[in-house]
Amino acid sequence: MPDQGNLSPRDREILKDVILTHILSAEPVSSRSVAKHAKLGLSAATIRNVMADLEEWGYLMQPHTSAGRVPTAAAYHLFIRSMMEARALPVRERRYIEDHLKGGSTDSDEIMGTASHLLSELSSQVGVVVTPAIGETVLKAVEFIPVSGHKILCVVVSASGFVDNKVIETEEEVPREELVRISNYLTENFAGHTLREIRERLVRMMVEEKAQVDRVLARTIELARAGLTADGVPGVVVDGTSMLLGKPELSDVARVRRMIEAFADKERLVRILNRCIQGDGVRVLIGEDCELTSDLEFSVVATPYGLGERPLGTLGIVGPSRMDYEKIIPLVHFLGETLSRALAETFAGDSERR
Amino acid sequence: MPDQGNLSPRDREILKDVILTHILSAEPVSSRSVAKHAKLGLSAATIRNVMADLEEWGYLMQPHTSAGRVPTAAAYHLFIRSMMEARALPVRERRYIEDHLKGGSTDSDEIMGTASHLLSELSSQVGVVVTPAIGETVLKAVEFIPVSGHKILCVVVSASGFVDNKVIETEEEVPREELVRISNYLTENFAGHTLREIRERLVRMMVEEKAQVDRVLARTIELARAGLTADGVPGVVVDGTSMLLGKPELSDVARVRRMIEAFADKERLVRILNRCIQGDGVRVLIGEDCELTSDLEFSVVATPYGLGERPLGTLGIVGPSRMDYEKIIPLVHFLGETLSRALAETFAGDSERR
DNA sequence: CGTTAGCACTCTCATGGGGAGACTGCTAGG
DNA sequence: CCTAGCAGTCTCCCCATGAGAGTGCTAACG
Repeated sequence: MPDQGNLSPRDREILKDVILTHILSAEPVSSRSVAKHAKLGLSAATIRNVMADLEEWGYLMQPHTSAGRVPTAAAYHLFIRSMMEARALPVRERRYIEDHLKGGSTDSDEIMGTASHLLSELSSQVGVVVTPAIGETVLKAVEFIPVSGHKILCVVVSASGFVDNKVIETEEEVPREELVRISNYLTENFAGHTLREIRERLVRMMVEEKAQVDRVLARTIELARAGLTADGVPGVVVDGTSMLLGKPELSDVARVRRMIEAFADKERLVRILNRCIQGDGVRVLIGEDCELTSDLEFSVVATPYGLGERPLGTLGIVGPSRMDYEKIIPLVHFLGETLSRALAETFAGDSERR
Repeated sequence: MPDQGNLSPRDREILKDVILTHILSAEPVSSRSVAKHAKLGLSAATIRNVMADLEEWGYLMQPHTSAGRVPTAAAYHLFIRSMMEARALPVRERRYIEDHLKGGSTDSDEIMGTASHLLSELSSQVGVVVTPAIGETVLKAVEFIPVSGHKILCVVVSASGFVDNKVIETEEEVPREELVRISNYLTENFAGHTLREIRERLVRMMVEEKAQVDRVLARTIELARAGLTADGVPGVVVDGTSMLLGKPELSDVARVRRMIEAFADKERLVRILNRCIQGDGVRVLIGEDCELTSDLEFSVVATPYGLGERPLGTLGIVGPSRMDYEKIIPLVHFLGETLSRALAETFAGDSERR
């Protein structure tokens, strides 16, 4: 099994044609069809020889003896690494994305939904967005709102525009003015840090202040502990599952079922997507790499998004390995950038106004 | 076609047996199987005569000439109205529901998800919960949190525990202290009214105060308009779609697809569920009544939930018409009551604490 | 007159053979 | 090294066949 270096230009040309044809047709590709529209001027018999080699080297396989051939995961990897020509996203689609994803008056949860929908709509695959674990986000503001007697609504706003609400209970009733003071104090002192860091500082503060019995400070710490100690489970927004149902690889119910169940298991989905968080480019997991389902040949194209250096989550698409990478990779790339920009604009860029 | 009055006790007994058998088996029911386990001591031939009558009257139908018979929507209606014996929910399940749905520290969005999941899990059908349109809810508190320059996060808390966030932009920067004052003012003056009412009052206020140029009041009105004017689209939480995939009525992909697409169309789903909001009991839409999909014989069992008299939303299950109504109707009923109670407890009952 | 046994009829579904079609692998010749 | 040709193989569709299940009808029975 030689690496790509051992493939002659002709071999590569033929493999590429098989892949492109298969992506379009979803069916095994015959030597004859390659001979027809690859402009090599070779006969089907010659192509057959080459294809037999490519099979031996692990790039192609036949579903059964007398069928055409289908690309393997290795073939797709090679294709993506050094054969494909990424097609720049059409201006219409870029604008379409930017129009829908502009930061601003909408809240970040809604933006996540929109991003997922755009991914699905423009790729005809399933769109997936992993939202940040709230514990990893940077605090922008915190506010306590009394709602009834001992119950207080705690609103945590992250710098990236995410908002988390939780109801907490206190031992004794806290007057409204004190809640305002506590909110201000915490916002001023903790803004700019992640919840994780804040939690650690709180522990230290508790130890230090244990001797003193400053009532207000004790309460502040109590509320902060209850409100800012986020469990930090990242969420995941999936859109367009029905897109896959028309595809020929999902033509029997058992497979559809496994697919639906795979998408219902959010935790595993997050785990798979987050394998793409390292590095900033688009990553592609193909076939077995992406252990979404055991038998279905699925792939994931995903990229991290975030604020500047700090990655917040991942976004991407999931679909059968046979997908239009030349379009989808630029799409995912662009969406990652646009989403990052939208999040940055939500709360950051407020110096200028149109 | 006689109404139920014309059915003799024997006819009813036989119809009931056909329905119960079909619910279990999912297959057309033969006269022979009825003869066997209905304790009427009649032969299959006699049963056949009765079943032919029942078909003529619109309660049964045959998929093809030489098959057994299947209940029609009319049969299910009759069954539910006057033949079935609702089975009280087992204590284990009641407790299970109550344990998971207790109001308290969780926020209402999470409760909705839990309710939907419980419905699905305990019925083996799809669980659906329609969340209140925020515009219809009663205001508990409103708070404006500055997040950056001209951008302000507006948090609206409803009396039933729902929280809505939106980012609004203002013409000029508003100092933090003023935001606090405005929040207090609005909460004190508007709490207890629905957002719809508040919106109307705001319009009146604007007209009245147009002459005066009280800067603070103008700002208050501006913020209230931007923050409290909710678009008011009810949400819908669906859980357990994959439950249906094992059922025999969804044995081909085309149907699965139509089903998945039907569940993806949230707006239609809300419309169908909300047809059950009138009256306070459990309502059942069967077959054509529930125009979820054109060809699939689906039913909806749903009930409104809410705070006291005021209905907030609906909750229920969706599945093939052939479902275990004797269990599912009590289940939906109990879940509606438990959810209402949980919402009431979230913010209301704070006088006692365990 | 209601009930039942018996029987012919109908329709579905699983099974298996046959043949067309599509590709491949191999071999011999250019 | 390439190609034409051909035999071999595998899938898929079609059709006939037959078993099985269930009905409708009729005639007989209490």
